[in-house]
Amino acid sequence: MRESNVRDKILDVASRLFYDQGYNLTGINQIIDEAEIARASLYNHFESKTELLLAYLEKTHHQWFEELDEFLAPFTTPREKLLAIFDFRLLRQQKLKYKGCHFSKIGAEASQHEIKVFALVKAHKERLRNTIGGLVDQAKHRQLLSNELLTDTLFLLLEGGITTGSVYRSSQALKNAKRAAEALL
Amino acid sequence: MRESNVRDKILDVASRLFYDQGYNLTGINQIIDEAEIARASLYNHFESKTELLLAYLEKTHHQWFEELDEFLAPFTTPREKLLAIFDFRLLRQQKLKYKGCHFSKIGAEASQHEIKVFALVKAHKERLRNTIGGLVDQAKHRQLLSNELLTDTLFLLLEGGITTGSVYRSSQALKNAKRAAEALL
DNA sequence: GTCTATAAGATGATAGAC
DNA sequence: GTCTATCATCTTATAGAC
Repeated sequence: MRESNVRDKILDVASRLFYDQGYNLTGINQIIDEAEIARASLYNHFESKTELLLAYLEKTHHQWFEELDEFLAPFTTPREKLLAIFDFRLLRQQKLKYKGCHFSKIGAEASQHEIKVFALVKAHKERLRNTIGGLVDQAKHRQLLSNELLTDTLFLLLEGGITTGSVYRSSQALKNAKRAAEALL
Repeated sequence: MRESNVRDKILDVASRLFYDQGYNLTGINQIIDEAEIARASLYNHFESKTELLLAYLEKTHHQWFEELDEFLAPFTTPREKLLAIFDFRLLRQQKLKYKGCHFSKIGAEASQHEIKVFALVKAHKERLRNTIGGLVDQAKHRQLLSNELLTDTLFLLLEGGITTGSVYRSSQALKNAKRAAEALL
């Protein structure tokens, strides 16, 4: 097995387990078992479990916006793109079996002392908010709300829709969030 | 120490630690240390750590709506009451130092196999949603959205505002959520 | 009902051989 | 770089004395 493949394998298995079971409920033992690698190999590629968590967040963040950009590309107007963000998350929500946002989950269970972890969570949310804000500024919307307020409203509808979806194991909330967005835009 | 006081002491300490540090990061050892009781005393009052978690959720759920009812009592119209829910959560958010919703946090870190835990989280959210729905039905709002859609929108604005507040350690999102609610009502 | 002592296993991480 | 063996510590939970 090539050197880099071991690292990838570890990160893949850890990513799946961190998301499915939660970070704190996933032990090093389970990761090395399912990745079929030796205990010390993990520590050869990652200094600690926390470093593995940071690598997971960075990789997921990168992929997340790559997929979003691809998904939004076919849409032309800012309004269409904004509504497509809801569709993007609806699709992901279903694909991920309503287990919620990778970053919010970690934010809810990580120790408050893990400053770097919270910085990555914040950066992820900030970037989505900025993406929405840029599109709102370009969009010719109904002016029911100011640009700043509309940006926050759309962002909060998405965030609320995802967390509520993970509680109800349903996409109903996020679908209604999109309908509300349509009424506001 | 009276028998019931021991139980209360355990539950008080556990509640604080579960919320501040997270459930999975709080060990039985820390609970018995800080409650200054014996190891076996805890298991005399609670069958397991999971039972202690369930007691924490039930107690918090009860207190939550008791405090909400008290807070809403002085307000007369449904519209005022709906907006007061935002103020209620803004006040709590500040008081709790932006650590987020007790129930969403547990929902994010609990094992998926803990069916009873998720049922309580869901019941808590469901009751808030119903409370909002009842007030929306009574309110004479602007009819920008249907009653059902307005109910969900207000609920999602609250949920999004709390989780976003815990990421940014700020009440700005929830304040904007309230302003959006005012525009929609 | 409360206590101390202890069980049996899991935790994250490291040492040293190959 | 990968391996096995092992470390010290922490985990939830129980047994048995008072």
